[in-house]
Amino acid sequence: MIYICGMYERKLPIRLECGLHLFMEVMSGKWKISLIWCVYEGINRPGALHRILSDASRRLLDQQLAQLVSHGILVKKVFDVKPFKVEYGLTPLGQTLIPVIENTARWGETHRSELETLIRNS
Amino acid sequence: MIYICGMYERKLPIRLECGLHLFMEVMSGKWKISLIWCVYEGINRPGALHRILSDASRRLLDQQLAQLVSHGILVKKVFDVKPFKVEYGLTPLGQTLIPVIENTARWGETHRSELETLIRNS
DNA sequence: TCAAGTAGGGCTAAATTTAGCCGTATTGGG
DNA sequence: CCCAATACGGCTAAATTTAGCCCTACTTGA
Repeated sequence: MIYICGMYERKLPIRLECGLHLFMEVMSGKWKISLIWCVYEGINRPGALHRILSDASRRLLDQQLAQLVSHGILVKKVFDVKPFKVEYGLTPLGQTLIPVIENTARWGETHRSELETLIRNS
Repeated sequence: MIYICGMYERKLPIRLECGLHLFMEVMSGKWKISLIWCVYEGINRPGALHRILSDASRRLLDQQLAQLVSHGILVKKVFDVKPFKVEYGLTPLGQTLIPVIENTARWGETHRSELETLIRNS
């Protein structure tokens, strides 16, 4: 692994031909779905997110929050109070994602029993 | 890497709490979006898929086709003719995926210019 | 002064996915 | 007989993502 300023230097190209690839690029990452949904519901401080998503390592949660920020889905607001605090929020672009997520999640819920069985034995 | 009968033995648990996770589980894989779309449009024989998605290695394409089959999205039809031939098709479950893909892809296309810029410099 | 809570990065290794090679078997055509 | 096309699996290594450790710096409260 080669890091440059903490960032991984990618070797294989990213494919973004169709719009779904763009969606997948933004959403893929173990905790990103949960992070976006938590922020949408108002759980928007790093500490609170760490507590709720307690199965995730802090490290990875922080990394994925940073990716969501750099992808324009979340904004990070740093308040200059003592002790300083941080809040995340959805950007306008991030808000347009919500109905898409709802629609897509509905598909999954509709077919959950079928899908769960298939995925477990794959 | 440990293989059992050619399959990878997973060590970390899969998370499927919300319907979107189910969708992501089915769709994630470098060529799966393209494969589903090709089959939907009638390019449904392994050789033809290999020729069209020529950047992909045959090996990976075959693996991802097999995963889509085991996830219940595609069916593999083996015709008992000489020389024998194979065709893939969407299952009923796979067909329900099409409008969801269209809707999600539309989101990506709508925001393509913005997203492309953000993703490139992430 | 010490512990705890705030927020966060550096680093290494494990887990997972992808790339790419080589080998199998059948059939049809030159 | 040999080559090409059909379709597919074994295997190894590279690339990428995730896990999990330790460290910094600040502030509040005991």
